[in-house]
This record gives sequence, structure tokens and C-alpha cells, in this order.
Amino acid sequence: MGKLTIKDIATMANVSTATVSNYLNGNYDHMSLETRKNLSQIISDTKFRPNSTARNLAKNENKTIGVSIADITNPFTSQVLSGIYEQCDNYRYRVLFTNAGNSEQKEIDNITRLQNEGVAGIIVDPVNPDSPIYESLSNQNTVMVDRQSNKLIIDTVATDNMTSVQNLVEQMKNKDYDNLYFVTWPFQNISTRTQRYEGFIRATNYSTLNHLIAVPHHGKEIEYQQFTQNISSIMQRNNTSKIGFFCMNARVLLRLLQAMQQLGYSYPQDYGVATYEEFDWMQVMTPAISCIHQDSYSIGKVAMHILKQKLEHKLLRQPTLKLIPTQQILRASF
Amino acid sequence: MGKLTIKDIATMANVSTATVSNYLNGNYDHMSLETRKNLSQIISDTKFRPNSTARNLAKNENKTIGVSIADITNPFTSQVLSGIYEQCDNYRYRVLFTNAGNSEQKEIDNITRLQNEGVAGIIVDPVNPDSPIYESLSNQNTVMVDRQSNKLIIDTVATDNMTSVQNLVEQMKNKDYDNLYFVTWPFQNISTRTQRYEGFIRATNYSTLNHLIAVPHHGKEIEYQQFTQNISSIMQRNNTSKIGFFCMNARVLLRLLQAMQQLGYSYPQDYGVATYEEFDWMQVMTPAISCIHQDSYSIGKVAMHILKQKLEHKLLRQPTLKLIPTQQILRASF
DNA sequence: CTGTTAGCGCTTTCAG
DNA sequence: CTGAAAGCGCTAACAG
Repeated sequence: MGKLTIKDIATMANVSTATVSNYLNGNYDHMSLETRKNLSQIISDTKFRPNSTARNLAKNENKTIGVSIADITNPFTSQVLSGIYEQCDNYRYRVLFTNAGNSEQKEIDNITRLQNEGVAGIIVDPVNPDSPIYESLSNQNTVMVDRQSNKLIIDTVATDNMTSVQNLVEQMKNKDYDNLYFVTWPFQNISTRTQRYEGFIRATNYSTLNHLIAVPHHGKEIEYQQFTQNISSIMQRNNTSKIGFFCMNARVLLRLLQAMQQLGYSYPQDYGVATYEEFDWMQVMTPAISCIHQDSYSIGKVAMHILKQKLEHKLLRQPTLKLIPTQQILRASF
Repeated sequence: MGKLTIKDIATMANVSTATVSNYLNGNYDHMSLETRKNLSQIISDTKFRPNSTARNLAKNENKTIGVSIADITNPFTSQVLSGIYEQCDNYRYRVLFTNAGNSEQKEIDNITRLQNEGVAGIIVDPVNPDSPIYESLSNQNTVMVDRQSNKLIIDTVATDNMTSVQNLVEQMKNKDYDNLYFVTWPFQNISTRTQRYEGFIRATNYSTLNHLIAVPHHGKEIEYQQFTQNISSIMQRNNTSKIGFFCMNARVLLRLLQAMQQLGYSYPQDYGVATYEEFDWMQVMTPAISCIHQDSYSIGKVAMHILKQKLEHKLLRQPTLKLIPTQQILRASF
């Protein structure tokens, strides 16, 4: 059962390969109804499938876009991927998937590999958007999502971090808190983190770093204990004032809640809290938690849309930053 | 700046295309050190990248596997994808990604498309594993993950649902509950659901359906109210006995907790609870929730491993079901 | 309406 | 050590 080719079909139907090819491509103008039906019959009987590699080579058209994901395990990211795929499907592109599992080196390998595969365009959700690898990418055929580099060299679409945090924190301010704190993983110059903090600062006007609380990221147990200690002293220091926390993301929130729980404090009596990111479970906490929902699906969709425009219209512009708005979800946690 | 070809490189280096090709493929035995260096220089200078489509056609080798995902937005699934990718990367396959967004029709389209692309093999995470589309797939080059069909026609790798539920529920039994309940979305003949229930039954030996509680899936508000009512009467009926709930997954657990909260009950005083699936937030609940952690990453990895074996060794066997063990996480919720 | 044929860019004998 | 040339399977003029 050697693979069938267009030639086999041609001989079976007593026509030339050209006719078969025309049939395959829907150019029915060039053949009699009879041969058309005949071909249809034979092809479905034999379950013939034209070799797409050969077809691509001959047409010299390339409708595949490569996706480099920093960490597909991140729920935010899978939403983005879902948006990308949806749009690729609309535009009839196929998507070649790669995942770096948060490793910078892996990401470099993946991108290189995609380039070698000769994809038409690349969408990258970067591990580290300031990695030098991105300088080897051309803005003509790539777009970045989520995290943005400090110097914008590639079109990127991201969440409007700053404004949304600013808005939510302003809501907190309206509730007459004496002290507000921003809880975060170490900045490490990562744009999502610093931008959210910037929003916090704009809302609060704090001029010192005294309202910044760092949570270890992949720390050792001892570091988390120190964090809990830290929270403890903050709570004691503020025991007569109204105090609130804004968390930079859900994982950070979880850590804060855990610490508070250990210390015997509960919200909203002892403290107020709100967070970036939305997850199912926030709704079922007692009381439910106020948060910022990002439209990651749109990020993916828009990214692919922009990429398609670039690819097909060769628009050569300055790298652009497209900010996707978020949604504020107000509940009863502050 | 027309794309460079192997021919251009050849003329630039004053050698034939064959030599360039040899160079590209690492067959350095057939050329002088000089031309080798020369080629190396030219290629890196010109940033020449051989056209992979042409290469694939010429070698007639196909190292791409297609992945059809039911819903990439599901965190369980993204773990699976991560495992698949990892293994593909190890085995030097590329992965063509598709996502059905839980639509059966979309899934059919996706699979058909993958087939037309001529992928070497397919891994499918099915929307509905009993859909007729799977009969058009050959067990020679496809494997299913997660949900399994009722009649096994394709090798599939899934979680060991039954045994793990049985084991955990037995732990609950040891705590002298008078009544245990299984909370689930409607079965709809979906294997993951019925198998988990089967494990529950094996542990409890209940012979009626009285211990089965259905939660609406994508229901209207009114249906959730009915569910809450239902829970309310169960709690009242059992107000003198020790009662426990096992939830079929995290979303169901969330619903149960929500209902309980509305009704003013809390665990572990008023009821005991445990669940299938593990998420970060379960650890931070008060008290933390006992659960079953599935190794979705391994599912993906193993699936690709099996697929590779089939593809490269043409093993023709009976379709096989590979069950991946889970991990029991005992905390303080029952 | 249908067939011939020259590519698409690369690989791979087989000679030299 | 290097080159010529015949494909890989399909497309797309161009003839007929």
C-alpha cells in the first residue's frame, strides 16, 4: 500500500496529472462534468490525500505561524493560545506549537527551531522579554504577547496593567484606608510587575518603598516564614488603622492569605484585599475577592490579527504597543 | 532580497549544490576542510536557511504530529499539552496544534485538517470520545488522552480514575462517616465521571443512587438554587449524623462550597469533603482540602512515547488502555 | 476541455 | 574530494 500520488489518480481516471491537480484545487472550469464526477468518485474511493508538503513547495506559499510559549501551564497563557488558535483558524493558518517551560535557553532553541522550519510568522509569549534573542527577530513577521520588553522593538499586545491597577486601587482608596500595600514577587525588571506597581503608585502617591511587600517566588520554606513575620509586624504596627493589600497576582494573593490565616487575621474585618488576575475560586472565598480580570483570549486574537496584517500587507511601521483593557470585578473583600 | 537557495550558496562558494547539501546535513567526509570552512563562512554571512518544505519533500520524511485538544483553557489539558510537547521535543517531532473549544464539530474539522496536512501521527484529547469521527482514525498512528471511549478502538492513556477515587473514599470511610455522597456533573456517559463514581461505589458499597448528587454544568441560576435546596435538605435530613462529600472535580467542589456557605454550614465541623483534582487554592482554604492529584504531564509524555513507538516500529497490537497513577493528598477537610 | 512540461528547493545516487 | 542529474509530489503556464 505505497502512498498514492496524483499520478496514480490520473492514470486511474485516464486523465493527466494537471486535470487531477485542477480538480484538487477546485478549478472545475477546465474539465467536463463527467471527468469531474469520475475524479470525485475515485478520490473518495481511494481516500487519496494530496501530499501537502509537495503542494506547499510547488505553490511556494507558507501559511504556518510558529508560537513560542513561555509556560503553557500558566492558565493565563492557555487563554492566549486559545485566542491565537481561533484567529489562525479564521485566517487559515496552521500553528506550530512550542513551549519553553519558563527556560530562557529552551525559548531560544524553540525560536531558532521555528525560524529554521521557515514559518511565515512568529508569535512569542516571552520568558524574558529583554533577552537578546528578540533582537534577532524581525518586526516584520513577529509579534510579542503579554510581557513587553523595556525597549520596544517588536509589536506587542499586552494587558493594560498600569491603568487597571490604578483604577482598582483608587476604589480601595475611596474606602478610607489609612495604609495600602502592594504585595508582589520581586520585580526583576519584569514589565508586568513594575507596571502594576506603577499603577499602585499613581493611585496612592506614595513616594517611598515602604508600601512594597515582596513575596519570595520559588523560595525556600524559611523565606516564606520571613514573609509571614513581615506581615505580622506590619499588622501589629497598624493595629489601630485601617489597612489594605493589593496583590500583584493570584499566587501572591494565595501566599498572603496563607500568612494571614496563620497569624489569625481575616478579611475584611482585619484587613482589606484585592488582586490582579481572576480565578474561579476567588468567587467562592468568604467573602468573595475583588479582582482584575484580564482578557487574555483577546490578547491572542489581536496578536494574530496584527501578525496577519503585517505578513500580508508588508506594513512597515514603528513597533507598536497594543494595550487590551481589563475588567474590574468588585466584590466584598475590601 | 529574493530568498537564497542552495544553488546561490553553491555558486558563491564555487562548489555544486550537492556539496552544499552535504554540508547542511553534516556529511563532512565528502569535502575538504577548506570548502567546509568556506561554506560555514558564507552561510553564516548570508544567514542562509535551507527551505524545510523542500527538504521534507526530498527526504520524504515527516516528523510532525498533530494534536487535537478539546479545550486548551482547561488547566488539566495544558499540562497534558506540556507533556506532549516535551516528549515531541525529545524525539525531534514538531507539533501542529489545534483546539476545539469543546465543540464536537470543530474537533471533527480539526482532525480532518490534520489528516489533510499529512501529519505522521495524531494525539487527540477528545471532546466526546464516543464520537464516530474516531472510527475514521487508525490506531496505527493515533493515541487518545484523558477521556476514553466506551469501546476501546484507539490506544489511550488516561488517569486511573476508579482506583484513585476508591482509595480516597476508603480513607473517608475510615473516619466513620454515617453517610457519604458523590457530587458530580451529570454523567452523560462520560468515562471520567462514571469511573470516578464507580470508584466511589466500590469503596462504599452503596447499592442505590441515593448517594449521588448532580450539579448543573452550564446551568441557569435557577438550577443552582435548586442544587442548593437539594443540599439543604440533605443536611437537614442528616443533622444528627456524620456526613461527607466527595466531589468529582474542582468546579463541582466550588459549587458545593458555595452552596454550603450560603446555607451557613462549614467543614470540617458540619460536613467532610474531598475532591478529585488539585489546585493551588485548595491548600489555602481553611482548612486545606484533601484531594487527588493527577499527573497530567505524564499523560502527555506517555501518549507521545506510545505514538512514537507505533510510528517507528509499526507495532500492530490491540488497542491498549494505559492508566497513569494519581497521588493522594491528605489534608484536613474530612 | 485536456495534456506536456518546466519548475518549487533540496537530497542522493552515481560518475568522475 | 566534487559534480551532474534524477527525483520527491504537486502546480501552473502553455500548447494542443
